[in-house]
Amino acid sequence: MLSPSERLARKLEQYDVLSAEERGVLDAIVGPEQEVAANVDIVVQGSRPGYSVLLLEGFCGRYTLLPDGDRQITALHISGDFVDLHSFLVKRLDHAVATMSHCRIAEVQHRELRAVTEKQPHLARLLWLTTLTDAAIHREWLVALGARTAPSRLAHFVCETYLRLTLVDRARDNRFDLPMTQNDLGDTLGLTAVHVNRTLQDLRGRGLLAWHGGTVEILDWHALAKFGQFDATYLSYGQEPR
Amino acid sequence: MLSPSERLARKLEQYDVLSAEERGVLDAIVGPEQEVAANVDIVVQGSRPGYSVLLLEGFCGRYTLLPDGDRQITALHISGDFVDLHSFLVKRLDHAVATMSHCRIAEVQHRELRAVTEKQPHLARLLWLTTLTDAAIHREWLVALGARTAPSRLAHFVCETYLRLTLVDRARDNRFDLPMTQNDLGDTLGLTAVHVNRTLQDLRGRGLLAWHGGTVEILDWHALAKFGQFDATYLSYGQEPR
DNA sequence: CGAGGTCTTGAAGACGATCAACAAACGTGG
DNA sequence: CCACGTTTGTTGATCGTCTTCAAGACCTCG
Repeated sequence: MLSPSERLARKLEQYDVLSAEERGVLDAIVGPEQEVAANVDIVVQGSRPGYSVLLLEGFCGRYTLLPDGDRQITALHISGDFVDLHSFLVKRLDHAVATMSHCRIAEVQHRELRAVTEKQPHLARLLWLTTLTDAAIHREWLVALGARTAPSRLAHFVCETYLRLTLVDRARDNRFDLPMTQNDLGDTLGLTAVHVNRTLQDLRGRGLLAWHGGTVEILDWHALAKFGQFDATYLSYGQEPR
Repeated sequence: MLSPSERLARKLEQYDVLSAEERGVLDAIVGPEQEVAANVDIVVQGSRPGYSVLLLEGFCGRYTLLPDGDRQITALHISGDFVDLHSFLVKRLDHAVATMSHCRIAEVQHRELRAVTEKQPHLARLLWLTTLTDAAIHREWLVALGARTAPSRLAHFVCETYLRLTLVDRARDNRFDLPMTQNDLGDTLGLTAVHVNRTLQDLRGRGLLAWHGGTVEILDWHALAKFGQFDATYLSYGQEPR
């Protein structure tokens, strides 16, 4: 099993090669592993934390709570993701992050991140890039919410999630576990739970996927990707000098 | 009138104080001013530019074009914004940026941005923060598209745009110019132009705003902000050490 | 075994889309 | 400066997607 800092190193190596020194720096700044139960807020809306949270294992959702009680999930985080790296510079958080499954996390103090920007510009650029990739995913979700139908939106979400999970060895052979209820999915896709249910039936009826007991199975990747207009360019994967 | 680098300095000073040296660096890296007509693509989808574009004056929209011809605008850019700072690290762009009015722009070479991350960590952090603010706006739009009705969504958009414009002296006294057609607004808010028209009438009928000939007038800021559930926290304005 | 969450189904209703037509505003050239 | 064509704005009627409300089945876990 990977150590906390190795998990982060693997994530950054999706984008560029790391030196031994850089790996050492990561090892020095990532805090000890912690266990967190499912459905716990690990980042609180409106707070000013002194550290950022690295997700080592499990699933988390960033969400905004509206005055009328509605919840919009704006990001899904998986193993290796910094769930609130932006709190380092943004200071006051406009949203919360909750675990959606049992999770393992580690903290990185903001003063350490600051030191990285002072002494490890290449690492800093890679960390910056992870936040840019988050933003690219946001844009893709905006396109989905603004311009795609419910079935296409769901198909796109499944493709994106599968691909992200494969890169951290949490999905393969067109299958992956996803601990989200249909209600969670609705809050993500801007639909009601009832309509998510019917949309799933639609995709099942088209022979595109199966989904039972927290396990998603993609029956026809090519068709699903086409149906969801999925193009992975926006995820920026691939090592190159950054 | 501000010089190109001064315009950028003003933008960054929304977040923290700049030193004279930092201003000098900005002055050295920002290219000469260029004029661009309205409705011109200044960033091309799928390209790998060697520089990022700083918008000095005018309005631009980031947009994604779908296979079926639909267009989703994912960001509105105004004076002082870097419209594609992320291309510095993302390399291949998943979207395009077009002018929506006559604009003045300046280029900054990626090698200069890289040098900033090597030698000017504080400046680099502020540039990073501008991309984080972009992401925060994306999240807010996600909330709007996923969880708000058309009138509330439009109200929120007007509040956000007004506030951003005031900070660069392009709006005041509850009025501002916005060169967007109802079709553009529809592509931004995930609505048809027809429905944008009716939604505008709804807001006018509520006495919240007036909108004629490219000029928006907010008749009741407090009521509009409440109606659109607008809370400016996510824009991160305010100088503090970053 | 019971309780609460989750999934599923049905029926009715609302919000926004679509289609179509016309009016108003704008820019361009004569 | 007016004529004209094109873009933008406006209105009406109809349609479809998704919501809402309600109820029942299933499932998991104490």
